[in-house]
Amino acid sequence: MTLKEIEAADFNLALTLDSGQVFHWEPSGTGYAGMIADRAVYVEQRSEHLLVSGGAGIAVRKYLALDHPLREICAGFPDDPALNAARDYCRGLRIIRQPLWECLATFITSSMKQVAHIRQISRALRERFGASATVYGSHVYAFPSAARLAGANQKQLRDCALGYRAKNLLLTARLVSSGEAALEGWRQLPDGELRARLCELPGVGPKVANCVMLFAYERLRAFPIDVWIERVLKEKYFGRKRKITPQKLRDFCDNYFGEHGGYAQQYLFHHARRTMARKRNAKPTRQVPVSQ
DNA sequence: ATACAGGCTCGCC
DNA sequence: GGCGAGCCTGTA
Repeated sequence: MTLKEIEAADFNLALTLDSGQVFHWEPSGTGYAGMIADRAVYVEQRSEHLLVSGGAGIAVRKYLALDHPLREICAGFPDDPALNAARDYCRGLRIIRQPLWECLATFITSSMKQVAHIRQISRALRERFGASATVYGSHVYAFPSAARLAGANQKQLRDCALGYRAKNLLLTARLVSSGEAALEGWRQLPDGELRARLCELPGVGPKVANCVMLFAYERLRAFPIDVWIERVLKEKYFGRKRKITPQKLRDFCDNYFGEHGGYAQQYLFHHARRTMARKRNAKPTRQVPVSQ
């Protein structure tokens, strides 16, 4: 398998693939192996370039949103201490373009779950229902189609550790595979209508809808509010003590962060997750024993 | 061990 | 039409 070089300025692959927007890329050698839709891909970073497995260059460039004018997007953020710190910390992080169904299904399974577990669920669904392929020495699996999951039963999904989410995923898979929920057709809807349609799907509320809008529909204004970002916003923009209603918070996010609010959200989110998580692990439990 | 996670839904008021 | 409890399961 030959690797081909493509240009990737203002980009950080590791940061992008491990910032909580996508959950299936596995470390492989000095890079990552995974799937872009039905194509098995290996990709690794060499400073301002990416090395990509045969023929996948164009697909990778689109998937990783290397065409986003990242410098301008970041320069357009509001000028405040929280965002300035996050922008500095997350240099090169891009909001990627995921396949619609895969992204929707994954975020339906994400509710009340930590990243590690979302990854496990994604892998279980892929291994059990997805087509497999080999790339650059790694075995990878495609995310199963809506039709494939619609044909499964609830127990099979529960066996993938979905719990109560199994029912929602199954119902939504049926709506999508029957065409009643025309995910591709919804691309042309304005933000508000798209969000309303998504929220009609079982297991999809405002948070999941905004994630799908941001990570799959390229709505860079969409601003998902989860417990992490809520913590950050209250602390950095409202002061811990002050009480604020969810609606006020929502209005603030939609107005303050502007047309690339989703990018701002992702930067604030990832910065907070990394720095707060580190505090929690300040006393490492897995010390490497010193051999005599 | 036992809270508690990157929410949604339904039932209750 | 707002509020709170319940839902499954792995991780910390």
